[in-house]
Amino acid sequence: MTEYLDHPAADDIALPAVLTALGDETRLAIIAILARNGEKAMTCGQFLQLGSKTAISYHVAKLREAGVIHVRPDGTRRLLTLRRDDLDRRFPGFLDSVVTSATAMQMPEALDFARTAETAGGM
Amino acid sequence: MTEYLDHPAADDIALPAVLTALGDETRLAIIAILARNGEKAMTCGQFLQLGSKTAISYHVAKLREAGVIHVRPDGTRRLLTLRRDDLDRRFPGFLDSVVTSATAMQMPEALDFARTAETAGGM
DNA sequence: CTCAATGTTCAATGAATGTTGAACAAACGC
DNA sequence: GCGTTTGTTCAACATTCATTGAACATTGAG
Repeated sequence: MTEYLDHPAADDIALPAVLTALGDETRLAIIAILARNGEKAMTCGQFLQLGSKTAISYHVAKLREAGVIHVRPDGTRRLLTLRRDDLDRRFPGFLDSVVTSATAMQMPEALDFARTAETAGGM
Repeated sequence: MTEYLDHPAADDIALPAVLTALGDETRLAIIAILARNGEKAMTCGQFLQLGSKTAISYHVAKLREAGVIHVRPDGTRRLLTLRRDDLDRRFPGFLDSVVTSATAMQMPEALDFARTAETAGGM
């Protein structure tokens, strides 16, 4: 049983909720980094550069409740993944356009961090 | 001189601001109806079905400040148009995906209204 | 000028948002 | 066991948000 946390069903993902979830710099950075990381899951700890432990926990919960990411407990960690397929099916083209634009945005710190994370992660 | 109201320059349109602006049911309905209306401008009054006069004025200002729509005074009215080209250039594919998903959404009232407006408008 | 139509501005209000720090919980390593 | 790591929960707080109603401004019609 790896389903501890509440996630909306794919069909219940609502566009306004997704837009609201992504309408925050921190959360947009999170999904941009997640997308950039491919299919590999990431942990909350890898985003501490974007804010405090509490803040990241808060934003991750928002993204999860909106249906943007999936969060799976793994020991003391949480493994975060983008819900690409669900989002693509429900809002075709949306995620790609957002991720592309968000990545193209100048977020040097976030990108530096992503590079650091993938190097240091050693995964 | 038809430029009375403040609009962000195309290059200053920010993704988080746009996402936040669209992350509201009323504003999402406004742009869905605008998009459905083609290139034709619409007035605030045509959205009164979505809320009070004051509320529409508020939401229209939000959309304008975020760079999503252009507002041009015309007598006592305001003519609203989507900033399609600017948005497409800045966030390729984004507007279309949002409009498509928002239109596909079940917003029967809004669509009924749009139909009423275009029939009654007599334009 | 007078009146009606279309929107804006203002103050007030209640709700939601995002942040912080302290305390807590759960899993892992020794 | 004990301590460390990882993340959550809680209360508090300041800020922003969305709505309302009243008043106002501007344009157009007569």
